[in-house]
Amino acid sequence: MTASPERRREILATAAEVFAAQGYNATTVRRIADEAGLLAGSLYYHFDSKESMLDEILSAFLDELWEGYDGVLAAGLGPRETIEALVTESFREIDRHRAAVAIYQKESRHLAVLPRFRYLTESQQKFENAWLGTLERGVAAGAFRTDLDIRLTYRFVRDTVWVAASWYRPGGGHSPEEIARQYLSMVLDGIAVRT
Amino acid sequence: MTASPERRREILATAAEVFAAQGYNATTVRRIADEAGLLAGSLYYHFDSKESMLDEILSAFLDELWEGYDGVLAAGLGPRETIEALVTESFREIDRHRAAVAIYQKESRHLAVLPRFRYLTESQQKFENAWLGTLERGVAAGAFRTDLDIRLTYRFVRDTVWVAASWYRPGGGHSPEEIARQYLSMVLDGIAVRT
Amino acid sequence: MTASPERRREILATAAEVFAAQGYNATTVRRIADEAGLLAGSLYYHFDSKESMLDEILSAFLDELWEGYDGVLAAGLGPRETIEALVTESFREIDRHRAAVAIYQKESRHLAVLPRFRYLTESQQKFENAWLGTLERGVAAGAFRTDLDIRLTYRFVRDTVWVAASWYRPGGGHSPEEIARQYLSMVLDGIAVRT
Amino acid sequence: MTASPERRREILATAAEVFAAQGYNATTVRRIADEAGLLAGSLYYHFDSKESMLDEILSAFLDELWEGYDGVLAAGLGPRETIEALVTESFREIDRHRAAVAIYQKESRHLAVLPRFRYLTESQQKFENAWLGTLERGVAAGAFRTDLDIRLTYRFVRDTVWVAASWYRPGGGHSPEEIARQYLSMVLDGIAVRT
DNA sequence: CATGAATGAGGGTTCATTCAT
DNA sequence: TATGAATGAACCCTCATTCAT
Repeated sequence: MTASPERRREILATAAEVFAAQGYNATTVRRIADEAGLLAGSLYYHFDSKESMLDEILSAFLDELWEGYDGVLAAGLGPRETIEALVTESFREIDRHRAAVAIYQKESRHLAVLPRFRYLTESQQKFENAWLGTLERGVAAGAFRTDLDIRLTYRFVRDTVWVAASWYRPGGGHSPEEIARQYLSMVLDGIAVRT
Repeated sequence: MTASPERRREILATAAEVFAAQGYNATTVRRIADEAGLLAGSLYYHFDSKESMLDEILSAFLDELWEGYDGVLAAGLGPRETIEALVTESFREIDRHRAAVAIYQKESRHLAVLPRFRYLTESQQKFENAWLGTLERGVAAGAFRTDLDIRLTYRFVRDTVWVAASWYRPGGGHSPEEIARQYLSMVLDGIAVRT
Repeated sequence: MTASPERRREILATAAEVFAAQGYNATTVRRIADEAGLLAGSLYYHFDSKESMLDEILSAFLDELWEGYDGVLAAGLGPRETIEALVTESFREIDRHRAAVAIYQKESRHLAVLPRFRYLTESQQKFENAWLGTLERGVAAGAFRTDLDIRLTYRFVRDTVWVAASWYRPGGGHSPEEIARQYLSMVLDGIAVRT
Repeated sequence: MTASPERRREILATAAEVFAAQGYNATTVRRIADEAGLLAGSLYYHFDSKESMLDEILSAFLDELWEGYDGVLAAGLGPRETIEALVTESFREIDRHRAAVAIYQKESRHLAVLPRFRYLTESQQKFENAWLGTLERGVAAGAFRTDLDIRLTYRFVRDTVWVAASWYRPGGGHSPEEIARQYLSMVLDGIAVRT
């Protein structure tokens, strides 16, 4: 007796979980249906295609991500505080959209060539602008080290944060904020003892 | 059967490249054949199956990786120097086996359940022992910070290094050793300016 | 069951139009429903099946056709006048049941094998008897040419009339009677100028 | 041991036969395969898709048709002789491409909207120009009657000829030329005895 | 060594139909 | 009367694999 949008969301969550676990291509629509408790054909009452499920999963995630990011970027914080806020926000998104993030990590590269998924490329560009810009501001402001290749630093921070989706399990030992705190501590100050 | 090991290697390299670019499942055996300049059916003169190509690619990579790692671990270095050597060695492997590393990143999780690929799990276990053990030694020896969750640190370092395979292009601006140096600098000392 | 014969007729007319335009097989029950302003499932309150809609459309048309034909054949006209009356009646039916006629043209052949549609074969037999008989009477009576293969003549007249359903649009430039007149003129006297 | 283009032609001929008998949409690719003596999947070694089989069938037919028509139209005949030659050529094409003609009759209307089959519309336009133009020339030259609606005449002649494909069986009682002769006689001079 | 043709399992999708509400 | 959701069979097509040549 689940109202329609409810059922949609259920199915979509199931699909996201399976996509994340097995990869999009390796996931059969029958598997999703099994897991969601209906027959494969019935999925098409709710969705146009397997691809459109993927689309909905990814764009819902990105929409929410940018809502968070835009808030941070609009807050007028200093570079270090901005980085801290972005990392924290990222871990919150990982917490809420773990499956979507994992899918994004694995599939975005080859999806980006499809017209339908062009927004992935756009999002990635915005993403790079935001992070790289903040790092550059930080270097100029004397907050971040000047002796590092800035693009390398960008990739380092970016990957470091997002790969966490591959092992993160919500409800595990650490809250997203706690993980963010530790990650930030490592990224900013290193793991070595200062001498 | 293997009349010409040269041709085999060529085909395998091609396959690795395509697997890395498109994902294993999304890669058709015909695509590999096209790229290698023969017909799909002809691949089966050289290899038993698509899976066995993958197998060969991954195990060749892991064999070489462990040759390098075992050398480092047997050298009796201190914890910090061990970490430095492992990271450097890792980037060298990324340089030499970029495609294999990318495949490993993307596919190892779901492959691990197949009997044929059990060695992936074993390798991963050895890997964890080596890195986690070194980190723990380092904490005990006062080389690494004591205020961090050690497993989190482990994942941080591990991911940080290997994801690089997703963007690294051999012959680009930086040598593996140079990248390793900068990564180590970030991981050990952080990206923030010390105050 | 048939609470509202009005709605039935509406839906049936819609179905006929769509069948005629797209072909029976290519027409989805959803398309009919869309066009009729209800949901696909709701059609089944009014009709047993897609096939039964088709059945009703075709048999309604044939019933009316035979009502007209039987009147003509019972009138005791001479062969030429009978042909003229049959052709005129045929164009009137095309005018009234354009969609049904078009469907009949396209689908009757493969439908005829189904038990449910055996009446199509029977009707076609009666049809042939009526036309061929009249032509033969006409040849014997000296009204029609004796140098033509009579079956060829039959097919010629038959097809010539009924294919018109494929381009005829009610409310166009010509009334059915006017078209019948011109067709008869061509069929009976030819399009060449007499020398 | 049939050479490749041979096998293609075989399969294509089979497909044409089945399409003509059952309609394109109602024909399953498995049926074609059965009839051709291979498995459904194997068809795709030879053809891209069911649609591309249809395409090849229709365009091969139209190519040959226009070869014949263009020869006739280039011959500089008078209007009556042109019509005679076109009709004769048409029956020859029906004889050689009976299945293709039947398919064309049944399917061209809804295919024409697909970009891939735009050539159907173009061909139909050329066709109309050729026939209608010749009829108009004939009317002007006093060869054809002036009291008939010229478009009606065009449709009459056109349909009259091509519908024959629906009942024509090669190797039957009449050669294409003989059928053409009788049809022309009826079309030009009518079936009534001259009084 | 390689080709060309085929196999057969399975994948995404469509669609007539059912039925509780 | 109509809806919304689901069913299940069938469809077109893909692809790893085989094998005679």
